[in-house]
Amino acid sequence: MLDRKLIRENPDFVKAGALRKGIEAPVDEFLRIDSEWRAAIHDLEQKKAESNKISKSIGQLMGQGDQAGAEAAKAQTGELKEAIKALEPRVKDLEQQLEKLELTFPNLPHESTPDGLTPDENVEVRAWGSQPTGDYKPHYDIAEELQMIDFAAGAKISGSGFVVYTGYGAKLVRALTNFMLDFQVDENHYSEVYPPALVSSESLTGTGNLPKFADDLYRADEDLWLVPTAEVPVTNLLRDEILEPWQLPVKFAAYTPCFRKEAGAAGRDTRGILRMHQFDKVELVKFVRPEESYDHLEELVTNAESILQALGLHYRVLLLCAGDMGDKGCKCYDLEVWAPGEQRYLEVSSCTNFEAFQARRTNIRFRPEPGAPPEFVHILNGSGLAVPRLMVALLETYRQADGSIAIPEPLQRYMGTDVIPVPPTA
RNA sequence: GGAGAGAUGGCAGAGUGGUCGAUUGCGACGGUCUUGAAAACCGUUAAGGUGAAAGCCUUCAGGGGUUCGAAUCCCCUUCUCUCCUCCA
Repeated sequence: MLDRKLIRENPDFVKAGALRKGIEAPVDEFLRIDSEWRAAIHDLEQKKAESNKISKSIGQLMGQGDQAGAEAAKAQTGELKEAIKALEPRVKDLEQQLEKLELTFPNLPHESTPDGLTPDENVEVRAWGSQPTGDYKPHYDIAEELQMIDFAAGAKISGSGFVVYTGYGAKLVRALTNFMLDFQVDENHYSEVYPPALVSSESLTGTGNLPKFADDLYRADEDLWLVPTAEVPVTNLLRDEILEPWQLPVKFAAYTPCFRKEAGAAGRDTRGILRMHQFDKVELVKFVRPEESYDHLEELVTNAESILQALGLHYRVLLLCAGDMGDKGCKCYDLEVWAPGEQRYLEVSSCTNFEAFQARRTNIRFRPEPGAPPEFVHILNGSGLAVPRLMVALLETYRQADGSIAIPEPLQRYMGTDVIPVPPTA
């Protein structure tokens, strides 16, 4: 959601910003309804003020024992009441139209976000490590060979897009999750939370997933949906709160399973575990002062990167162009880890500054100074990181000549071993 | 799932039809005092909308109703707590 005043005062700026994302924002329609609404509510409020005044005087007259005067005043209110009753539905209707329209506006890209509409126009800002060379196996072959993933079982139980992790595979999921959570909590000072995996429509509207992107979500019940990311429950954790200045920045790290229909991606990345309907992820969410939010974005990216560095995996950082970053963001970095078996980079994290877009929808504010009127915080989030693709890179990178997997040092205590051995063939 | 109780400002907690947007306490902020701090005392302190401003409007969980007038009365919904039932 954008600031209404911004749309009123700088309609062309808003149009231009949306256009950078390839979206035509309904600015003119908004302005038309908005001015109608303002006229209507002004009218209504004047009538209410008058009516309130008379009601108050009735109370006073009765207090003075002037029954006749009170009755006379009562008679006066009839007409006003009718007028108010007639105006109210119109105001309400306009208000609802306005709110509905408002939710469809995309967030505007930051000035440092590069132009462009396609992934080709994203900008690589840095890379870490180097691409390993040699012969590499794709992860699905490795996982099968080491009996870490049962693809057929996933399909049998739930259909395509689901797998069963087995043995060291299951343990690796758990190890990566725990490692990442501990790391972000201990090294980067995030507070750990474990939120619900089912959320209400209101929560999803707050983060911007609804109403626009309902097709990506699994719906469990009339008003209960499976989370596509921990971002949704964690952002809503502070809904309707006013934070005191010393509380900022608030930093949360959370693990949840994530559920996505991937409706628009049918047929893509079907092999292996690159794109699944259920996967695990650790998410980082920050609530910060507006003037600091872009520094916090850089820090967030660094926090996410630190996991890949600790695991010794080659990756690159992309700054997404306006058209590729989606509706909600102002500026977004993607982390892409190198998967030697795939011979390509895989997105394992998306770190985004939403500025006040989500804060407006969720009504999360702070006081700049004690006693000062509240302002919206800026909200940022980033994966830290997505488990399956990280596992892909790990397996493909650390497969040794004998087929076993060398476990990077920081992960060893979580795995209870420094190597995943090749099981004896039956 | 059944029975009962409740939902009020950052928090605690009064208020059961007429200057109640709301007594009071805590917290926070400002001041007096103090070398400084604490204590004590005095004062300030909800949010949103609209308007150039003065002001006006809305909000006591949410929605509807009664009334000239609702935090207060009635109906519905949601949530919380207690007891019962059930369950990992």
